[in-house]
Order: sequence, then C-alpha cells, then structure tokens
Amino acid sequence: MRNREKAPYHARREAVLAVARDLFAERGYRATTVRDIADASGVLSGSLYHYFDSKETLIDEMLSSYLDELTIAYRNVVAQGGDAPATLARLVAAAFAAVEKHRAAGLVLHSERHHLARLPRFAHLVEREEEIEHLWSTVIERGKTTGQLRPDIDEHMTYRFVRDGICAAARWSRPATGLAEQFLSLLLDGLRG
Amino acid sequence: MRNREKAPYHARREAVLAVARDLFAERGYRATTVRDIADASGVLSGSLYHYFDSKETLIDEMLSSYLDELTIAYRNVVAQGGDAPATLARLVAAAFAAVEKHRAAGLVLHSERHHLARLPRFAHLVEREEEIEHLWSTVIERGKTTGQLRPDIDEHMTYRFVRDGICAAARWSRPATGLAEQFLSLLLDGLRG
Amino acid sequence: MRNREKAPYHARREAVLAVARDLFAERGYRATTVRDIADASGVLSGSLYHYFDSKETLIDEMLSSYLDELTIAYRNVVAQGGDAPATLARLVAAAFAAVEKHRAAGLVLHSERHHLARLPRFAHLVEREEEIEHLWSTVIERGKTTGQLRPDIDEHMTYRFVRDGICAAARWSRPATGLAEQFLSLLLDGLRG
Amino acid sequence: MRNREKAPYHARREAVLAVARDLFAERGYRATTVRDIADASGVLSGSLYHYFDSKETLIDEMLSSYLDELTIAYRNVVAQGGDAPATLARLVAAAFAAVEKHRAAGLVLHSERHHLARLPRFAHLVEREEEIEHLWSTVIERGKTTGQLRPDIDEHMTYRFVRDGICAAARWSRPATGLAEQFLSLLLDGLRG
DNA sequence: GATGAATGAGGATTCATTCAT
DNA sequence: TATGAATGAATCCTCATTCAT
Repeated sequence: MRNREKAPYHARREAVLAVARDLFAERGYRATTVRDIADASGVLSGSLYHYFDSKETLIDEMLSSYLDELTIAYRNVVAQGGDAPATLARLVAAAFAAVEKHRAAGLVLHSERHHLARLPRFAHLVEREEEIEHLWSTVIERGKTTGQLRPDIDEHMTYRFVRDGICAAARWSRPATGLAEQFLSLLLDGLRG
Repeated sequence: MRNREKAPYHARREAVLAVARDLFAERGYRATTVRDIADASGVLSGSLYHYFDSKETLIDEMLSSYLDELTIAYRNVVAQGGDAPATLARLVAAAFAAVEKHRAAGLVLHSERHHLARLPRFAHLVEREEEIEHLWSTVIERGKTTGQLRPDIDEHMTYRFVRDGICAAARWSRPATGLAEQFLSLLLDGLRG
Repeated sequence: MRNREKAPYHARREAVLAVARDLFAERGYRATTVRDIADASGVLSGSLYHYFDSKETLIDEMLSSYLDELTIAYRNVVAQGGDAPATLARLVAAAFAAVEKHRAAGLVLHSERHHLARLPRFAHLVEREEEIEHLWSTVIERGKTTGQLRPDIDEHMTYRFVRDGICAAARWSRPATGLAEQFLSLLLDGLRG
Repeated sequence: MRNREKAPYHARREAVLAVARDLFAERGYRATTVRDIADASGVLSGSLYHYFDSKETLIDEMLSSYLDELTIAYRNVVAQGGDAPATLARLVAAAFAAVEKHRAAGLVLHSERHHLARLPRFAHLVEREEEIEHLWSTVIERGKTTGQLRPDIDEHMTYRFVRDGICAAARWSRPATGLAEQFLSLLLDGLRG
C-alpha cells in the first residue's frame, strides 16, 4: 500500500476541513478565525498552512465539493429522462440528499453567497450555480410546454424559491423526517387542502 | 417651530441610515466599514458617532424597523379575521409589501440572521422573529384544523420556506411583476398544471 | 491660509517618511518593520496607515521623489548643451548633489533595486532608471563620435560603474570633501599619474 | 575507497549550496525561503538541516569561499611584486576572475553587505573585507608615492568605486567580453579620448 | 540519513471606536 | 456638532527551525 504514509496527511487534512466546515456553519465564514479552526483542530494556527493555502481555500474546497456533487447528481437525474414532474421529484430528492450530506456547505453557501460572489476568486462558484439554475429552469420549462406544469409561474423564481427553501430547511432539519417528501408535495400540489 | 434645530440632526441621521442600509445590502454588513458609510454619506467617520453609538446600532435600527413594520402588518392581517387561505394570502401580500419597502433590511436579515442571532446584543431580533413565526404557524394550523389546508405539511417548514423564498426574491425582483401573486399561487396550489 | 489645518497632517506625514527613510537606509527595507517605523515616529503601528497605504508606499514615495529629482536635474543638464565632457561633468555633479540630498534613497535603491525590480508594483522605477541610463548613454556616445571620449569603452558599463560608484560613495561620504570632483577626475582622466 | 559513503553526502551538500547560490543571486537572500531551496534541490526542507545548520550558514559559506578565494588571489598578486599600475592591473584581473566564477556570491554580497554587516554572526565578513580594502589601499598609496598614480584621489574611494563597479558588472556581464580590460583601462586612463 | 508535519513568534494590515480640538 | 488623527487589538499569513518516525 503506497498510501501507508500519505494516509495520515490526508486524514489530518480532512479532519481540519471538517472542523472548519462546522465552525463556518455555526458562526459564519467571516466570524470564524483561522485560529479558531486551529484551536478546534488541536494544532497551531501556522500548521493549518500545511494543508491549506489560505482560509479562502478552505471554504472554496468545501463549497466546490458540495456543488460538484450537486451538479453531478442533477445531471444524472436529467439524463435519466422522464416527464417534468417526475424529474422535478428526483431533483428535489437529490437536493435534499446533497444538503443532508453537506449540511454545513449548504448553510455557508446560503449566507455567504452574496458576499463571495463579489470576489473574483470565487467566480467559478457563480458559474456553477448558474449551470444548476439553468438545468432546473429547463426542466420546468419543459413541464410548462407539455402542460404538466403551470405556465403562469416563472421558472427562475421557482428555482430560487426551492434552492433557498432547501438550504433553510437544512438549518433545522433532522434526518428522516420526510422533509424532502413534504417539500416536494408542497411544491407540486400546494398547501391547499 | 421647535424642530428648527432638531430637523437637520434628524435628517442627517436618516440620511446616514439610508446610506448604511444600501451598503449593507450591497456588500454585506461585515464587509462594509464604518468609513465606507461615512464616505458615502459625506461626513467624517468620527461624526457618525454623533448619530449612532456603534455600527451595531445601525444594523439594529434598520432591522428593528423592518421587523416592527412586519409585525404590525401581520398582526393587522390576523386581526382582520377570515379563513386560513385568505389570511395566508394577506400575509404573503404583507410580506412582499414589507420586503419591497425595506429591501435592504430583508436582504441583510437573510444573510446575517444566523450570525447576529449568536450575539446577545441582538437577542431581541430573535424574539421578534419567533413571534412572527408563531403567528404564521397559528394561521396554518387553523387551516389544517378546518381542512382548508393540508394536514400533512409542517407549518414551520412552510413558514421558513416562505420567509426565505421572499427574501431571496427580493434580491432580484423588480416591483410590479406580480411576484407576490405568483408566489402565493405557487404556495397554495403548487406547480402542477 | 487654508493650510492652517492641513499643515500638521502634512508635517506628520513628512516626519514619518523621514523616519522610514533613515531606518530603511540604516537596516534595509525588508529588515525594517512597520512597527519599527511607528515606534521611532512615536505613534502606534496602526496610525501609520493614516498617512500611507502600505509599507510599499513608503519606499515608493521615497524612491520616486529621488528619481524625479534626478531625472529633472539630468534633463536640465542635457538641455543646457555643451560638449560631452562638460555635460558629463555636470551630470556627475548633479548625481552627487542628488545623492547627498537623498542619501537614504540612494542607499536603499542601491541595495533593493534588484529585489524591487521583480515586483510589478515597482515597474515604474525600472522604467525611470532606464530613461536615466539612456540619457547618460546618449551623452557618452556623442562624446565618442566627436572623439572627445574614448570609443573603446562601453557606455552602459560606464554608466553603471558611475551609478553604483556614486551610491556606494554615499554610504561613507561626508559633505564637502570634494568627492564629486575627485570622482569626475578619476572618471575622465583615470588614476594614472 | 573510504569515501564511498561520504562522497554522496558531500555531493548533495554541494548541490544544495549551488542551488542556494543561484536562488540568492536571482531573488535575493531574504526573498528566498529555505523551502524554495529545498524544493529546487529535490530534497525536503527538513533534510537541508543535515547539511547546514541554518539558512545563515548557507550564505556564510557561499560568501566566505568567495572572499577566501579573493583574498588569496589578491595576496598572490601583491606578493608577485611589480609597480603599482601593474599590480593594480593584476588586482582588477583577479577581481573579475573571481566574480565571474562566484557570480552569485558577488551579487549577493553587493546587495546584502549592508544588512549582514549589522549581524554579529557575520562580523568576520566585515573583517575580511577590511583586509581586502587595506590591501588595495596600500597598493594605490604606493603608486601615489612613486608618482605613478595621481596623488589627489582618495584610495578608499577608488577601491569602493572599483569594488561596486565590478559587482554591478557581474549582474549583466557575459564572459569573454573584455570587460575586465575595458574596466582597467577606464580606471587607469579615464574616459577622455 | 531522510522525512515532512508541527511549531510559534513575528510580519503587514484592518477597522470600530475615541477624543482633543 | 463636526473633525480626523490616533488607537490597539485582532486578522490572515509566513517561515526558519525542530523532531518523532
């Protein structure tokens, strides 16, 4: 095994990233200092720089892997075919699955999106989110064309509504509460009894 | 006129607050420096402290007046009576109206809520939001009881879904696009065609 | 007088710059910390940033004003006309005069030139030095053409030889030792008896 | 062979030193990190400390061997006898030869001299340079006594002028351009045609 | 010998706030 | 009231060096 020696490095790196993730989610990215992360990781602040170039790298990596996974999951859903409502159902399920796994990333993205989007360094996040929005919009548009979805509701509003709803849900959800199903049902059929 | 001297003071104060509002909305609370606000207001940074104790006072005042107005509006809606769907319709309308008027406050609250909620200084904001959430939940619960709203959907999820959806909408909405109506229709009747 | 209020600011600024100048000359640019400068100026380190954007601004301003003065002086010398040896004599005199007045700048430029030239931020210094070198080279070339200066000696070597010689002289010279005259004589007529 | 084991050690040590030399010359001593040297040498940063106690040892060794060689060469020149102009000619030749061989050391000494001279650790470099300066001064003084060199030019100024001129030349010289001869000619006979 | 993770003091810089004028 | 210079703690980051493996 060639990773006999690399494993500890990788494990430490992941451990630090996990600590950062939690602190960012809990206190916010900017309110978390590099020293906070180091302290909580049991290393000195200088040592963090063995693993990460900068504080920005930490959040970037955390958000990128979330968006990576999300994008892949969404593409798979779309590639699977099916009509718009069914696709939408699977998109919502994928979204909840991703946000449950990357809870911290979802929360951080939710509250830092606006700020990060202003920094050139994070332009790629914006691009990725645009791709995702485009993907959802296309599905909804298709549903409007076939008459399975209502034509009078803007697809971009719907997507952002969903995106933020899911992120917000992540803040207080506990797994296995059937949240995704409730959410989907609300989205498709509305609140009316 | 007794306000011959107080008026300029008050006008200046409001002007500064308005500038801060916009900057906070545009760049975020923490990314905006006191000096930025002073510069954009045409006063010196030291002078701000004649009007406001601290930077926190600025955001507090801005968020408080937003939440004040929102709470009053919601209370009025509820006091007006009517069944749950109708009440909900008026709540959504009130929410959109408030967020359109206090756009910056809506945005800032959206992205700073989690951070501010951790500070004792802003505990009262949390209380106010809890009151608001309670108010919405009660309306939805009543709808569930009468059978006009679906019993299988959690009222807290629904509320937060709505709250965040509206805030997010504020970021890109332009007035008079019928957003509130679309949103309400989506909420009550769902996306299905 | 409109500068009744600006004067103190300007005076302080100049005082800080003078302190930085001396410390840079004495210990080198990089070995001098911002705190060193602040301490020696009797202010706190944060206060320096009222006057200067950055440590780089400090050295930039100091070197720029030296090169400004040098360039102007050299241009005047050349504009005055005269044959090459006479022009060279006046160039040497101007160089010594400038380096005596901007002793610290001469020393710092001498030892930091190579390092600073690598930073994009200081590209303009390189350009200015190139103009100066071009100016000297042209004079020497002219002398070679008229036969008043030896044709077998490279003008660029000569210029750099002179430039560094003068800077080095600045480190140990005391005013009014006739250094410039000696230097010029050595340059034109050589060491041979 | 007893050096079967020592040779690699020595070879490695020299290789690291050579890399450090080049990096110091290219970016400057302080701007070069120990890790830069390790990376460029193909070893890990910790491994450097098997060969060198510290970063200072690296520069010390590099400058010392340059000054060693220079001192020996100069002593030989002086020991050879001959009149002052001839001795000076051989000194200049020796200087150019040394600086061509130890180009990096020449450059580094040129720009770090002032800084290093302040550190007790490098006091011995100062002493060595003083010996060298003394040696040159003596030769020039002798020439003044015999009338072969001009009596009106300070020998210390001349020496430093030469020292810095040669170092500066090293930065842009390419071998075999007859630079040494030009330089010597300029020094002895001046620029006048 | 070699590794490379860990150290920790120290660097430049930021910024909300204060206060003498 | 208004100024704006001054504060000083806090931030992110660097880097020569050490040491257990």
